[in-house]
Amino acid sequence: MKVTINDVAKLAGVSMKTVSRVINKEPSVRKKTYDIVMDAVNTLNYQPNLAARNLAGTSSFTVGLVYDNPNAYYVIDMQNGVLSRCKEEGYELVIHPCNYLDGNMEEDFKTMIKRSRLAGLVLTPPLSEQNSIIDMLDEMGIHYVRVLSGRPTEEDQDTCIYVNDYAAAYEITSHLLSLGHKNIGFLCGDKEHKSTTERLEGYQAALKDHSISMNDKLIYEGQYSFESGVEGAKALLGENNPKNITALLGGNDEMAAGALFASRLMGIEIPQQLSITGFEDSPFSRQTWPKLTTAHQANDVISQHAARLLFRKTRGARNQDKDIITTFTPSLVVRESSGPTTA
Amino acid sequence: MKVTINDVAKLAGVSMKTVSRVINKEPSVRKKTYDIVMDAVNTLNYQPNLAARNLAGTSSFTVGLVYDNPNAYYVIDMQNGVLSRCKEEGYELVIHPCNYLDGNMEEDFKTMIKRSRLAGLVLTPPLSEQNSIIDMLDEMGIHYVRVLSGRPTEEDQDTCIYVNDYAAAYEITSHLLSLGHKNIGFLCGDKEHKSTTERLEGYQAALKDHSISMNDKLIYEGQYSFESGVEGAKALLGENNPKNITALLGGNDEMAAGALFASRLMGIEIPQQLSITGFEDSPFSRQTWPKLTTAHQANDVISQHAARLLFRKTRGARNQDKDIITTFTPSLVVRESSGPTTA
DNA sequence: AGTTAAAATGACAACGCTGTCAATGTTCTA
DNA sequence: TAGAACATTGACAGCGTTGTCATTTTAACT
Repeated sequence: MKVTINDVAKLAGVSMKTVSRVINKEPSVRKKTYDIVMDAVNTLNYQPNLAARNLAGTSSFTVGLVYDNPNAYYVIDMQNGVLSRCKEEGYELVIHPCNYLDGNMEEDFKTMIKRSRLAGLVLTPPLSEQNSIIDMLDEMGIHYVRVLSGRPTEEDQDTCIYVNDYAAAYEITSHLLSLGHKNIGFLCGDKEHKSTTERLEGYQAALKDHSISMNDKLIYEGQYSFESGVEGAKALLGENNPKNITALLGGNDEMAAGALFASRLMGIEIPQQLSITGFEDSPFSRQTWPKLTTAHQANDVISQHAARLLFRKTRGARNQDKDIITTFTPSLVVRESSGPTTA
Repeated sequence: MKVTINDVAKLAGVSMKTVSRVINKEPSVRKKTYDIVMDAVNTLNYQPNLAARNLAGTSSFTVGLVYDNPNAYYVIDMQNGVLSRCKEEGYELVIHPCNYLDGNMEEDFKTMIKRSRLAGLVLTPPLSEQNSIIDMLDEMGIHYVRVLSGRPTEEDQDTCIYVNDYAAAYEITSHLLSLGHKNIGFLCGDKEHKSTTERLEGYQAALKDHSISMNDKLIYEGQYSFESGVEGAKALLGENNPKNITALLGGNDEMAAGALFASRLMGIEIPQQLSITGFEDSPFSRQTWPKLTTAHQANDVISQHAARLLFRKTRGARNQDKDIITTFTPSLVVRESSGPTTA
């Protein structure tokens, strides 16, 4: 019933240790031996016992995914991405939702790490942006990979995955500009999030490159929520749209959906009278009417690469995965909520 | 740095085994000994090593959560519920998203179980309704707890958690009836889901109890999606609402949101001309306008109880948790999308 | 072929805990 | 108060791997 490394060794006619070498892809195993062992592994359908591996080895086969993000779609995507890599590499995933405001995060982390000695952590925003947490992990000597909103820097290439929201916002804004829009409003999230400033800067850069003067009155700061999207649209468009806004950039899909809603309440036709765009391409953006033009962010792919990066750090020399992408730029998806100016 | 059971034993002046007994809450440890050991545990901040426990013991400290559900909100809630119990009891959670249509589910399960010998599984719908899977698990001798839509039965009291959708649908329908509605449409999900038939039956029972004759023409079968909600509303309301429908029951929030949307397109005022209700109380239902009247389903609480039930089964005599609720009835939440008939 | 360095393999002790079973304490009975 | 019955504790092996280090095999030289 239960197949152990010994059974495999016996069948293959080698020592336990050699089987161990094979399943760990250690070098210095003759090709022929490798094949014999793999045959035995397959015929017996052997699965190394994770608990034993974690107990005996110096490195662990468990990674943690840490998040403090209210967006269920995002979290699920990140989980699935990391999970798919874990499966392939024989790792186990421990998910760790947390609440940064709780305060006792340090204790929490320590407990988690003691319980199941972890190979490392994947940190997602906004936690990944928190320097106090990074410092803590450095101090504790724990491997980690951060998924961050931002543009790549020289350092941190082997510890960060960047989501270039700046470039994506630039692209969305350019899209609207090319449709003839001149007065483009921006419904941004809270400034605590790095993504907010990145997206804002991308928006501003695009305007600048098209020689359109900035106007702070066109920027509304919300909280990445549906409600704040509603409020933002109302605030910017006011009564009779005095600022003559013809397009609204949502900080994310939720805010865009809120804006869509508010517009409809105000009797504004989308996209005939107003273009609205989202960000993230969450399932949400397809359940609005009209469907949202947005920036697609491949969260599952991003998290897969985060996992690979972590594995590379963890296993050092044994794993020289070279095809890891560390910068992702969300790409424009044009749907029905944006169109040419009719003015 | 790393505290082991031996360190605790030494500090407490007892044997390793006694410490083990204490942390496992085994009986036959003198109160005084227990306290001494616990003091040592606390001063050293000892965390038992999960890998060692899983390796040495006959029972495991890892549970699996299995799901094949596209609803991210639902999945996250279930995860969090199970996770919170796991934390308290010192268990570890392995999440296992899967695709029933993939077919190789059996292999998948076996691999998971071999890798980390599991204490048991929590199964969520629709997988939990699949007899082939249940049979498979029985055959493999794996503990499990099922979360199911349905009304409690005599048997299966110690292996199932029921979500009484029947009663909830009855309540929602009664709510609409009491508002004066007579012609109530139903946008149900696909019949593959047990929840669909349960909700449908609850709806029908309420009508019957109010002596309102059934009319199959008022029932539209969709797929629990936004789009099918749109389609359903269009189909039922048609041109000029020939069936004189004044209320629409959505099979879930998404469908209700779709119906809301379709209604607006058709120029129907909600709730003045038409009441619409949802089901599940997902965040979704608060991001529509008007907000949806719906049935609140405490998924995190439900999954907590599922976890407790599983622990009870797993640990047998050691854990006699008696306060486990095995039947949950979603409760009516009245918001703005439902109102009295104005006819 | 004979030597030597390098590559491939194996023996065996850990890893930190739990299960078994034997040993000791304690309480109760007569 | 002796003895039985029961409650409490401890010694030690073993769970299935990996790390260390010794041993054997192969390849690479004179």
